[in-house]
Amino acid sequence: MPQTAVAKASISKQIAEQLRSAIVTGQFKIGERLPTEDELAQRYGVSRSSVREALKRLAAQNLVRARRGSTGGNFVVQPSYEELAESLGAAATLLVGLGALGIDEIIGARRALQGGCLDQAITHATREHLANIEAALLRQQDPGISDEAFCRADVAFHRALVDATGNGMLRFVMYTVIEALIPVTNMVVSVVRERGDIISLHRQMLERLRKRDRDGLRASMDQLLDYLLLKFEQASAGRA
Amino acid sequence: MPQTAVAKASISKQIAEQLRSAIVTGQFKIGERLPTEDELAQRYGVSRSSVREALKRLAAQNLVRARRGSTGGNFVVQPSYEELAESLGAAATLLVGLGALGIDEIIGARRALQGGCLDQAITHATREHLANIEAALLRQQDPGISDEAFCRADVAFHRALVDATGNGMLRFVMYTVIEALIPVTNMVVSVVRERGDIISLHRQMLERLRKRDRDGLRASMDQLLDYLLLKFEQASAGRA
DNA sequence: ATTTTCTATTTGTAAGACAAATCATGTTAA
DNA sequence: TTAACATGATTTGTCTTACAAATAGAAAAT
Repeated sequence: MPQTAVAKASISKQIAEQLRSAIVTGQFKIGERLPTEDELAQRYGVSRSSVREALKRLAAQNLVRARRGSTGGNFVVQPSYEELAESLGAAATLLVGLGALGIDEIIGARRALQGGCLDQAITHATREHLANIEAALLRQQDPGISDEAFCRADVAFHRALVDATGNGMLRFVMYTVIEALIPVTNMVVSVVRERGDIISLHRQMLERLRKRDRDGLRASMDQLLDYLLLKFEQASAGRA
Repeated sequence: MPQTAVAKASISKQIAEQLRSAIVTGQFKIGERLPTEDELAQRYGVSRSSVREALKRLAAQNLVRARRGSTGGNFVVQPSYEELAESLGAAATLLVGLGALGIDEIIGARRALQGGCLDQAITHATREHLANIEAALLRQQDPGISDEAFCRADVAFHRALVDATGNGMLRFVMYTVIEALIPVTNMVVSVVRERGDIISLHRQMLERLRKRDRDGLRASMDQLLDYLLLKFEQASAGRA
């Protein structure tokens, strides 16, 4: 019983894997154009359709982007933290939607992870980092902005806070958690019509970060999370 | 100048987006079969090729999986932490390969995040969790296994440790960091021929987790990370 | 010199055909 | 009766060909 080669991945998957590894190993550099689809098809000895399906797989992972026209083609793109975190956050949101992940778990994760993160921020925050955080805070303080804009500024604030750690991996990971928390913030902001609590806590956090007040900063963040969880539960209860 | 609808996303992207939202909103439940490709093509008024490219996008995100045959089709799959973390870890590895992320940043992130994580584990670890951790440790202790198997067991150990927090989001996030650390462990294990250090630290961690020794557990993990970073730098230096 | 037009190139979309896998069903043989 | 086998229907996988749409650069016209 020859067991006929168990795993038979589809061609498009194989091609995608080969291209991916070619990109990762630097055979194709960032911004560079891949060979045309016809050429790839010829080179791998498959049809253009298969190459295209492979490229779509890579495009879905933000690894390549296509442009039409005579100077067009499929280009290797620099994956950004934002985009990556966005797709991760989408995945987390999906898990929530499917009931595989609870809001309390997301907040719990944020709570568990923030401590070390804030410590790093206190150690590494530069003047520029602080300015970015303040900018987000100022945008948030504008009473004229919409709920959506307020939430966007909220995300920007927390991202800037993580940026202050100066650690790319930390940014990558925490952006995901922040992204996953967006629905919570959205709900709280739209139901509780009081923005002042959030703003004042944010201001407090910025001040304490400036003063390098480690324990104070942690306490403020904890307070913020308590507030969010409480209001969210109230909102959920009120809806049911 | 009517500005003709700025953003013209490709059809396959639009279809992918529509299907995605249909899945997220629960129109298609998990495990369910989507309409056949022909039917989707007809329903959206596009060609089957376009539908297929859209499905490949979703497949790349582990949202659907295709099976051939008369009972086959494209099925909505339950995204697992493992798969998600794997693709995230791949993204992180990519960032490392492109020089956008340093090994020290990954280890730094691990160091910053583990504290709160271990606290959670100490609070929530059940007997079953501890058994899983021990199982991974036992596999790792077997002197007969290959380097690859050793590293797999290492990953299993750290995953089990995070599982003990009982928090899905934490698992999701930390799996990513663990995944991103695999290349480091690989290199250290293959260059430093001594597995005993890692094993004894792991054993120590399990013991301290059992004793609910918070500070001790943190210290062990810090020690392990110090060890990894040191050996990794030695190995890198030796290679250069 | 500037604007317009043309042209070549490349991805995007469509349509049709066949291969390969897979299951349900019926048929035959023991 | 039961088990093995053959057949057909269904669905995804792949290939082929053709044309549409976008785009940049060259050529032509003003």
